[in-house]
Amino acid sequence: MVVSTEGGDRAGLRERKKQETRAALSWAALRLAVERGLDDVRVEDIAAEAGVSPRTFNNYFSSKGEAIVARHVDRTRGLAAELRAQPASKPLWDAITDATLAQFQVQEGFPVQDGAQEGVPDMWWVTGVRRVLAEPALQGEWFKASAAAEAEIAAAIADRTGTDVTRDLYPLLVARTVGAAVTVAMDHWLHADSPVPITTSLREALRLLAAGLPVP
Amino acid sequence: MVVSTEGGDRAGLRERKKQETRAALSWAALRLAVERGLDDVRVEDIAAEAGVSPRTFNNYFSSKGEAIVARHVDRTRGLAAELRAQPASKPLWDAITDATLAQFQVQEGFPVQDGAQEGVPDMWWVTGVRRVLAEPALQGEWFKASAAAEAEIAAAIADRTGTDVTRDLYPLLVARTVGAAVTVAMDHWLHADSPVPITTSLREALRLLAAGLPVP
DNA sequence: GGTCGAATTTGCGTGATACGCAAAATTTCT
DNA sequence: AGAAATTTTGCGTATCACGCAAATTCGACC
Repeated sequence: MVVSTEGGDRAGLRERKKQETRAALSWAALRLAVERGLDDVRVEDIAAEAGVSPRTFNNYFSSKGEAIVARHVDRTRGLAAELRAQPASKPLWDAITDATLAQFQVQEGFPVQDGAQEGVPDMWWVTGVRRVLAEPALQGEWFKASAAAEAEIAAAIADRTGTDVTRDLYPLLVARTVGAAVTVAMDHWLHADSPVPITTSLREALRLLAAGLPVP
Repeated sequence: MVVSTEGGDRAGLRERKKQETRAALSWAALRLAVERGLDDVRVEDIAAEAGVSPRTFNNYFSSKGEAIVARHVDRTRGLAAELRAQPASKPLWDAITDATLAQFQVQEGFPVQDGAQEGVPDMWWVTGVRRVLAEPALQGEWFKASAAAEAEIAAAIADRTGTDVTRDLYPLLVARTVGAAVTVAMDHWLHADSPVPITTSLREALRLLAAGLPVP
């Protein structure tokens, strides 16, 4: 048995397996929903795809929607971590912008059609995700997940600015606002006719925020 | 029993009855949830309370949560209307602030304990609503409802600023941002120990937004 | 005032889901 | 290896959302 070689998996095999199962379930949920449409996917199918029992699915997620947006949650959690990793000397809004953009540099796991460029999601996938996320049933899950992640971002902002999450409006307001920028940019990206890189919209949105949203 | 909320019912009795039923269901859902806790309320109970069949409930709302937050949706819809009613000469952020605050002046229908002052919701009610809204199952509905209403606000902003909802980031970004301010202010109001009026937090949040969220 | 057409309510049936509970299986600790 | 802790699993149950078609209610027009 090999002792931890690299990044310390402090908790060992058990925790790792749990994360793997979680990821497998979330990924399977999204993939199946893109393929068949959300309500032609049964929890049973997702569980089978991930190699666990249907009952186990509900040990991880309490609904299909929750499973699908779980990946988004993790990414946004990453934003909080990235923000904390930014040098303290960098101005807040620069740090926020850089941390946010960093999250969208790596598109881990996107299926790529044979021969397509790595890192450039193909049309089939983008269209499918678009359709799935447009589902009203998922909107709630999406925003709920965002809100949860934004709480972590708020904590990071509070630390960085010396404010208090429970006493001051500032940190949560900034976090929610940044979340809004991400969602709006993603909205535009999903609905745009032309394939504008999402980072462009994102930069623009954050710039507008930091400028006080002046009337154009 | 239930007093109609609007004046000009162009379409006559039919439409009026529909609105009354909708309001009665939404109100019953909230009241029962505050009394017993969300998951000790059955759709059947809500329907009975409103005097319709259980099946009819689902003709209006597709879940308990949707019914409960419906009142919030209506109020936020009112914000869009209020914004359109603001004089065109008023600067955008002043108009937004005034329209938003106007929504919170009228606390229609809050139950008041015998002998309590009109317009001042009693502790029992506030605490109950707090508990209900804290329910994770409602968070999603809340944000989903907010997002829907914010789409209308975005349209109003687009009209006022001569921008295009589908082409420009601006209107939706502002709308979502205002929505964030409302939610954050309400968060503080719900969780605050001392009964600070919500309008204070609201003003503060909107002021911060228009100022570009400078680090305090 | 009476009658027809449209919208709404209602009852019923179906497919699906979330979750409590306790037994079985798997991992960790000593 | 053996015990303890954690996770998976199967099963049963209470809900729930929604399609469908019949019954009821409403509005308009003669």
